[in-house]
Amino acid sequence: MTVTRLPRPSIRVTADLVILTVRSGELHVLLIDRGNPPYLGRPALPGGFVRDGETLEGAAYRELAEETGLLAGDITLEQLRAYSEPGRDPRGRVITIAYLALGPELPLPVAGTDAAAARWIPVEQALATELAFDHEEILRDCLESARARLEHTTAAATFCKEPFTVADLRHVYEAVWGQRLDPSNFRRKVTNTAGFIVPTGERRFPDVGRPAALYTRGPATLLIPPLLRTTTDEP
Amino acid sequence: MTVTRLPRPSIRVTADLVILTVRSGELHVLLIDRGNPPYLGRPALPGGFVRDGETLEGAAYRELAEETGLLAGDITLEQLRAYSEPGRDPRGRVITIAYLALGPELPLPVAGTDAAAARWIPVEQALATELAFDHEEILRDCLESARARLEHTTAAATFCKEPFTVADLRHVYEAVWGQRLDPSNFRRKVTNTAGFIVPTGERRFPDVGRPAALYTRGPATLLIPPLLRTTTDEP
DNA sequence: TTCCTTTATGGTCGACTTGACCTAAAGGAG
DNA sequence: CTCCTTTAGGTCAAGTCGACCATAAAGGAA
Repeated sequence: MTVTRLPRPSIRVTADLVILTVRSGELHVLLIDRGNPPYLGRPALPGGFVRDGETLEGAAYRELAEETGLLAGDITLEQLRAYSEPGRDPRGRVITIAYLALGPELPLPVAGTDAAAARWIPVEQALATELAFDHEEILRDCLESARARLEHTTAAATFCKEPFTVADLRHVYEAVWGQRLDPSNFRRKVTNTAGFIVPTGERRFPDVGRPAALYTRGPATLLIPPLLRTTTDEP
Repeated sequence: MTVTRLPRPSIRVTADLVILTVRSGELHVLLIDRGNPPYLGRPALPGGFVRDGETLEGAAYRELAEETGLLAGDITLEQLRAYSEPGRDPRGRVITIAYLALGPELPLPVAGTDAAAARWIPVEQALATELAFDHEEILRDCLESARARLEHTTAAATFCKEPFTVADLRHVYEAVWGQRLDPSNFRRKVTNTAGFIVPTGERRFPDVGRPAALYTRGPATLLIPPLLRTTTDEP
């Protein structure tokens, strides 16, 4: 029988991470300053090469732990898509698979081994910066994916540290979508969606204003019906 | 200055295609019979290795042309996700990026160079078959993605050969979702969505029944508001 | 204490959408 | 002409959504 010969491997594979969080009402992304050429010193998304015997998810979680100290249980990653333009990495043929992570206010990251510095940057500011590689395109795609995800899934609750109030959840939507939402209508929608949030019975007493009921994440993952943005931007 | 050394490439990359079409009211997928080990003779999704200097999209379109003779202008591919389980290919470390294509009734494919046979299989039958590699998982994921895509985009129209009737379009939804839709309500929804379909002014005279107005695809790509399935399946 | 400010919670109302169902129109077959 | 089939379009009640108003519950100021 003819033995099929595989082509020799010529493509290197990386996993890059877009880690988003809401800090003081504004959406932030985790960026590092590159500690090696190319793009030395330029801000970039965290990420790294996939090792032998490791899944893409495994590599993404490993990078996440190296950069932020977060473990798989603390946060969930979701694959976005692959980027494969032949010229995207000046060192040679490298394709990358981008992962999206949404998390509550995370600890200030410490600089890792191959990152000169890691810090939270408001996404607007990050998009105005010259990022390494094609990371600006990846970030834009991830942002649009995150915005769409809030419409159809309960992912917004993963931005909130438990327990949280309805207003906390609303602030997430407002930060990610960049638009104000009516508190009353938002509450009606969220509380009428079975399994989105479950009340704890406790209340939180803020410095000012009426105390708010506290909730935890419910079992639902899909929003049926969806919570739609009212933007009518047609590309 | 320290020169960063890249790791030696160890991972091979393929692009696999899930090409869906509607034939006589039923959703079909294009499968080949493998002409080489492993899984010799087993049905599989078309696909192949990504070449140097080629994007993933380029490889996917090249495979599409080899298997079906379709060119980039005839049909659009969309990236689904990457599959990277280390044991998914017995020949070694191979990750694949799956692409989804939706097309109108396509010509019967001819067997290509490395495919013993290529043919359209009803998806239900394909899922009941033992497919090569992890192609059953890929097919299931693509099906769910296609179903969701019909809700939020105008992709269903790409299943229809132009010009088409509203009933043609409805049959696509019924085949992909596997459920009957009310013709009257479907028409109201579709014609009220600006840019989904545009009338040609012509009519089609079937063997039986009232003639139907003919349409072509409109400029819209997103369905706002979406055309939702009424299934309430909670995972 | 009595306001006043602030935020949470809840209700109302009209516009719109949706699903179920009905009626008419337009062809061909007998 | 009368059936039969399919398209085209209308009706109606139930539900949803956005805009807006009203009240509740806290702390602080007068």
